Amino acid sequence: MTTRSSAPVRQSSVRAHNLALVLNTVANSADPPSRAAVSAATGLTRATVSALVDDLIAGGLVTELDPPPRTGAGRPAAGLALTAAGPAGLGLEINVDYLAACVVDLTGAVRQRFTEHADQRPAGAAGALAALGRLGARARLAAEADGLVIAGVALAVPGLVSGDLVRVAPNLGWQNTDAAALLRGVPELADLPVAVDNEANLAALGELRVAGANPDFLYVSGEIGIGAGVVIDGELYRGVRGWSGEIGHVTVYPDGRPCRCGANGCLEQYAGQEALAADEPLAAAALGIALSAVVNLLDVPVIVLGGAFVPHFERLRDGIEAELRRRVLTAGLAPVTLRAASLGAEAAVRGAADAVIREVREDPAGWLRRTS
Amino acid sequence: MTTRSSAPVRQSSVRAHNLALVLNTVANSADPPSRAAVSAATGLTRATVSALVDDLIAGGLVTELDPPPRTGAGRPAAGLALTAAGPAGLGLEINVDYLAACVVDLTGAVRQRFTEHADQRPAGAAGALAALGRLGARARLAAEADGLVIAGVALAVPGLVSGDLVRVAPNLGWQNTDAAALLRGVPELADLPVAVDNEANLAALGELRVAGANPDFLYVSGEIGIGAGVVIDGELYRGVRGWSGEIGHVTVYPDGRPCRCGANGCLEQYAGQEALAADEPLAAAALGIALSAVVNLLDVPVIVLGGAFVPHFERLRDGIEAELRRRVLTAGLAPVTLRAASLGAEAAVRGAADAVIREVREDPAGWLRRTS
DNA sequence: CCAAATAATTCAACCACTAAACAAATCGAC
DNA sequence: GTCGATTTGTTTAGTGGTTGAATTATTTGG
Repeated sequence: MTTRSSAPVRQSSVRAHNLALVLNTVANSADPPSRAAVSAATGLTRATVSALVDDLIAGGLVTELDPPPRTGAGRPAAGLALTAAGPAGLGLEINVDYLAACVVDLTGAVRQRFTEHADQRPAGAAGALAALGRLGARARLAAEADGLVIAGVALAVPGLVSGDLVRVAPNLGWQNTDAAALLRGVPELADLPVAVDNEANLAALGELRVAGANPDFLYVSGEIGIGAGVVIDGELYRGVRGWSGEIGHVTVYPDGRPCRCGANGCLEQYAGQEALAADEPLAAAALGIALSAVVNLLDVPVIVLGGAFVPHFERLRDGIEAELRRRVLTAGLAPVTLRAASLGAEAAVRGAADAVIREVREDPAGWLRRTS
Repeated sequence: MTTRSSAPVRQSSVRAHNLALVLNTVANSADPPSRAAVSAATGLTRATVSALVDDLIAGGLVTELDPPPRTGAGRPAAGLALTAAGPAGLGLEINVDYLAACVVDLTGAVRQRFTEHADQRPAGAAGALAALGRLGARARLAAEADGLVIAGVALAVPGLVSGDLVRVAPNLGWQNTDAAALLRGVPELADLPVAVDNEANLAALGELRVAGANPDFLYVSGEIGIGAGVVIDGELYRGVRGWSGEIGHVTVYPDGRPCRCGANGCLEQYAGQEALAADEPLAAAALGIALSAVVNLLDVPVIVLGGAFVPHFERLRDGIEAELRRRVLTAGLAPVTLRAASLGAEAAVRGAADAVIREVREDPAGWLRRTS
């Protein structure tokens, strides 16, 4: 949790921070930890941890495990774990040829998943989002039957997003669409807070969740277009206006093929879905050149290729790595790791659902206020 | 101030944060504010502000102005301002053909400046840093005669830095040099904490200080090599290992001129100091292509050209802007602002000195602990 | 069955902030 | 000039949250 530097801090902020600290310690422990273990891990006293855990249990975020995990001598510890039947996130995704909905609980487990394959362009923004909202409503109903409480909705869109507004989604043909408002038009979702974000950003979060270990990487999403999400220290870097990661339009060959964006030689023309399908020989080199730029500029140690790149990964790998070795200034000091994503097409929906519960996990105090 | 999410927060952290909040409010006010004004600006009560200000005054960071600023009815307010005779930062810079030292006080004013022009390569790292240390010692002595207390040293180096270690400084011919240790070898500086950072990063901070208003920009430094510093929300983005901003080695023409880094077509070959001096016609286009990549990836709204680019700015401007319009995907939604730096060659030293006092301003509690 | 060990809770003390009352210092009106 | 209005700054009691030490709870092993 980060505290805005321009805001005053009171004791309640201390509690809010420490609640998050305890919750995340419970979440990230390999085995269900005791209060004493949480105390040792966080540096808070056992007294404080007990008080905080009481709040978290009362708020339904943490549960005491029933069969206390076996230990040595002494009073047996009560194992703590995130509640599976607590708040959950509803992730929604719209793309050119499908709709998807997904519910993830506090523990990160996928509890519901729905998909509908169909071309979304004819329906227009209003029609497509209404259909997606209905799909989301089904997912919500099924999740609530399982005892979950949907905390919010996050929507993944293949386009440039400012707040709730989709400024441009070229492949869908959308412009200045208030996606959150259209989604809330579906009565079953009207009561939920809605966040809209770029598909690649959310897919990067999805990958972060499952790949876990490495909190610094660039996720490259190959859909119809190519986008990227930058994850630094476990946080998404969104850019000043939320338009970061447009790697698809990084120039690779200055006088190369014309792109539909109006420029020449964009990466998308050499490594987009069509180029990949056509077994384009330049794809690996083009990716390598663009990715080298990213590493030179951002110093990210790991690159994850996702979406449509996954099935082509082995074919592309050597070519990309050769360019990285040649063009990344620091390649000699520390090699760049390249790997295929663990999640396939479902990365963005999962990441969206995950983004919702991330907020609960980062600010449990806010959730407790909401529910009390 | 940012609170690490993995650390517990206690009441003392609250005080530390609020001390910084008050100090920065005083620093950023146009006119010397009263305690009441600080209270209104921060949201803290007047009682709390009074207590915090007492600490800051006792620690020599803030002073009550003598002639109380005229107001209307009511008890006259005591104006608060940063102490000019308090902690100060010592900035040092080494580059291929000069050494520089600079002292900046809490208010941001330059209090001392020393420069020595000479080729630094023959002396080697130890010799050059000893000379720089002596220059710094002179600056320190002069500053202390003015009543300043040097809080620390920051060293700007044209190369890749990890912690105190200069991994590679190609133009100086350095490799794996413990610059901080060598600098502390000068007895007059041995008691000071030393930070080492990349020259472009620190120059970006220098520019941030003087240009003030815009907290999001990319600073491009044209020295012998080309580097860049990314400032987002007033903070330097250093990358995972501190190697961000190597824009000089972004590929512009994949099969272009060979670069001394081993790759082909690096920006540095088309817009480096020699290319600029030779009135290279490709410089603007090359810069435009590389900068477009930065904006597409990072979504920075402002680009500042510094160092050797400043005298050539008007000649380059149109060419760069044309490429930005063409190649930045979001150029239609929000234009990219391009401007010349306000500081010239002294940006890095000033930024270095500034980086030291930035730390004091961001963590006044730490400074108070040190001095008490 | 008791000692040792470990887990969790209780309670007094402390620290930092808030809110409200109070003291200080000026202006303007009569 | 003196007095009320006004604004600044301080004082004081109260509250929320953490600490540390003492206490209670529950097990294992001799």
